[in-house]
Amino acid sequence: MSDLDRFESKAEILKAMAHPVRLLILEELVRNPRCVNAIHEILEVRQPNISQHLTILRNAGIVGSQKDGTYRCYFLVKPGLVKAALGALDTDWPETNIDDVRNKFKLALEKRLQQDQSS
Amino acid sequence: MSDLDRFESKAEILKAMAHPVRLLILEELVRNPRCVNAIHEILEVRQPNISQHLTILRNAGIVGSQKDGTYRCYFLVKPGLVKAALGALDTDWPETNIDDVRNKFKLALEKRLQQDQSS
DNA sequence: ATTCCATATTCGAATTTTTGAATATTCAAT
DNA sequence: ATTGAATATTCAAAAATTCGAATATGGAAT
Repeated sequence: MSDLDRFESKAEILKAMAHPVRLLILEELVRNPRCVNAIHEILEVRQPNISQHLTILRNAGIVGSQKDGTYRCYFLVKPGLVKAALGALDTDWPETNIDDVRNKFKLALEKRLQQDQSS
Repeated sequence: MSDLDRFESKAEILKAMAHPVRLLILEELVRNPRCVNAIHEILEVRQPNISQHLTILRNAGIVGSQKDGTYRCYFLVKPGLVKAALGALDTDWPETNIDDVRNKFKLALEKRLQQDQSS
């Protein structure tokens, strides 16, 4: 079997990003560090809930924070990662043409049959 | 308030990818289209469960499938999207230096205070 | 000291996700 | 028509997520 473990931490990162509120927070943090209040204003979501989402992002290592008086500012730990992910989601990717893969299907199936025989 | 709706579908895509088994499936499909059995062999996960995960990926529009006899081959609908996402997760991104953002924090906070006064 | 403001935590209920077990479907071959 | 192989679906239980409500913390200002 292959190593599922290798994907555990990656899945954690994706899971942490996979929420509309958190995506909006991340999009905001791509532009600038923000304190909770600033996020609160643009988000029509209650403050405790925003803190909860920020905690999820922090636990996943996606954001960090820094205190300044009574404010706490959040920032992206790896801006490149978040930009790449948001960019990928924003891109209008070309779709696979089913006819193009039909041949690959055939090859893949034939290879499987050969392997079955030899084992 | 900003449009959370804009992120609903993006969150759905990320959520569908955010599972170790499904990430492993996707990594496999990046290389080649695969039928369920081939995935099953490399995955130490029961076949019905694999079908369930494939259904989740299909419902999210991430994979498509094509029948060939009793086999069903799965493929990536938008290979670029999956490659970009997996690539982003594999990349060793540089981390933000906290000192570099401190100044931005100050500016962001000051801007907030000005806005508060003017409103 | 007290009050206020920004933020965090806790708790609980509702919802969703995950996965095994059992079963169903579908096609091919005999 | 029956059987067998590949895949899908259904159901239920356990686990995890989500979010509101209430409350707590911590620093600033009075």
